[in-house]
Amino acid sequence: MPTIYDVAREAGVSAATVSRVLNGARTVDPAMVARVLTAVRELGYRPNAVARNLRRSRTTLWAVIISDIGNPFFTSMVRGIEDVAQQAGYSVVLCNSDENPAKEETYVAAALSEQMAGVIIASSGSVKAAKSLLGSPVPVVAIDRELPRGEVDTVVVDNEAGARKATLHLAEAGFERIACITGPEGVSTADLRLRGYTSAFAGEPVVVRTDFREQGGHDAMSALLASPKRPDAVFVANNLMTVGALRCLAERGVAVPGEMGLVGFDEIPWADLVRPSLTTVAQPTYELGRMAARLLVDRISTPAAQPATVVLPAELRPRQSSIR
Amino acid sequence: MPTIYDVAREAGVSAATVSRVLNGARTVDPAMVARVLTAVRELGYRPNAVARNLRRSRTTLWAVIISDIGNPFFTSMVRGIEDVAQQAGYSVVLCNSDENPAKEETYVAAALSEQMAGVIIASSGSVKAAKSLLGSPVPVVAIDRELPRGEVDTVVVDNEAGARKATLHLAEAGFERIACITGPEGVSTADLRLRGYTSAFAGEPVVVRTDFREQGGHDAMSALLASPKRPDAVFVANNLMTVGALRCLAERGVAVPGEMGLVGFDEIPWADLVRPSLTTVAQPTYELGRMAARLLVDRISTPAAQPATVVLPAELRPRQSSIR
DNA sequence: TCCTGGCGAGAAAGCGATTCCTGAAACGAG
DNA sequence: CTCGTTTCAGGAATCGCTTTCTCGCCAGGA
Repeated sequence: MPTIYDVAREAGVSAATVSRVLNGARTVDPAMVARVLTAVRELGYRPNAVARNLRRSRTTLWAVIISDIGNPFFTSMVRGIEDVAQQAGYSVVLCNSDENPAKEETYVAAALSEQMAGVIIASSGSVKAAKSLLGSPVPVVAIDRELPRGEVDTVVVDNEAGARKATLHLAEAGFERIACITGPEGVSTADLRLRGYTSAFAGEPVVVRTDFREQGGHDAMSALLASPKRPDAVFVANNLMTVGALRCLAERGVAVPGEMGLVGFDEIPWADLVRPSLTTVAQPTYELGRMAARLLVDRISTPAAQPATVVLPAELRPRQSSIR
Repeated sequence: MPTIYDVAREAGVSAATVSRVLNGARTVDPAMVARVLTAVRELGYRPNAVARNLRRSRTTLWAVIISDIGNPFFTSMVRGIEDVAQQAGYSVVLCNSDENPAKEETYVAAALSEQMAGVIIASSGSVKAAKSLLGSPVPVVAIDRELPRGEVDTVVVDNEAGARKATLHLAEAGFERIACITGPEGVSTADLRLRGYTSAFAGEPVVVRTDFREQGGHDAMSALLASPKRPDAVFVANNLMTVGALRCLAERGVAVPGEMGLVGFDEIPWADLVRPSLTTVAQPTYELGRMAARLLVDRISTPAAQPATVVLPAELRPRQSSIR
């Protein structure tokens, strides 16, 4: 690979001048600019970003650490982030922690070592990862899930209110024994959605905790069906678990909503295509991403500002699965 | 941020020794190792990967450039890649080109500038991006889609055979006017699946080209419904377009498969949950990713080897949408 | 004619790590 | 006791770039 010195030699100028040309300094003779640019083209020169980053001690890469790349919720969010980042001159690299705290820690370490310009993270709950981030000078924004013990910019939806709406909706539809399937303790979305459910449900709460994945939802529903407190409706705290629950019901031939009402948190791209169509609590995912990216841009330019928390509304989308 | 020299001073040794300790050289006095490690801990020292990469002129990051992060097909693939990468000591950063050649070029440029250890790419068809990659010394593996004019390691499924199976399946089910909705020209999967369809279909081919996205599938189906050559079945060349087509049919109240048979390429996570359930051509996505990652590992260790092409089988999963 | 100021280009100093080379100390053999 | 060899730590060069500093040159004013 040619270096800046090769270009300089080829163009008959100094490396400093090449650098100035490539970085758009306006104090360079147009004739020289032309010579440098031809040399660059002829040699196929490509600046070494690693060297540049070292010298400048900053980069133009953001790390976005999400907890499940297979979840459409996150992917839509990422689009929002990308669009803002691109406009602000940053590139986004995605890291998939797969709901695995150890993986999350690895990626956080990599992001810090690589001197990333900023990090946007949907925490899978690792306290260690959170500590590393907070103890570093790298700007951080928490998205979707609060960072454990983190005083950082945060963008979330109103999980508790959303869960309450879902639960009340089921109750109003006439369901009486409403259960809740939620995610791991320590993950803020799981805890807050559970709280929304318990605060809204007048009866005796029935709660199953599992991971936020499809298999978890399947197993949880299976347990509920076998339970002596078998519910007649379930509020499920995320989309993948809802799919799992739905699949379980389909396998057992349990009629939805006849024998079992269902409301899921998080929109599902095809919620309206399944029969019965799925009632969900939809979040403004793209907007979530945009907002997080904007907060990060601000944080980078003014690192000392007071951390902000933005709460976006979640909206109930009633469909067939919750109508008695 | 403390540097290696701060650690050296704190521990009363030289920077060289600190480096040796941190890189596991065994020619260091255990007492010094201990001193260094305490100093590292006390200062909260974290090696600067940018400096290390510059000095070593290599990194431990792979760039995986996929063309649509919202497509479950790709996300499952990425998992396969990640699992192999992690074992081989690499971290994966994901870049989403969003089927946009310009974005793809940006990411390729970034990957090359950042001296990434390797690139796995599902090309969105940008010839320029392909050229950049091929003209660089960075190891490349093409996944899912062939790289335009690229002599590189490639992992694909047998698109043509898969498309042929799908088309024959529709014909055998008794459909007579079978159309095909496929993706952009120049994207190998679109072209090969189309070829499979035309080679298998005995009647007069009806083809609509669009992008590989949901809206595209919706519009294409809409056009087919209005066409004088309105088909009685459609083979759709990817999953998102299939969803779009399905949604279009649902909106218009066209019965599937009664008035319109449907087979989609690529599995869809909930293909069995919709009514009617969707017949698809399933690909071993996770295995695709694993294989690509293995090829990349090999390529990195032996850059001069002859490029290999691995073709994995695609399998028809007959469900309700194609049964007359 | 001399001095000052402005402009533009080059020389050189780093950024923070790794790693080659050198040399001191320790050890063993003759 | 001397000399050669091995072991291990430090000095310093280096990766490729940016950016400060310096300097030569020319124009303009005294």
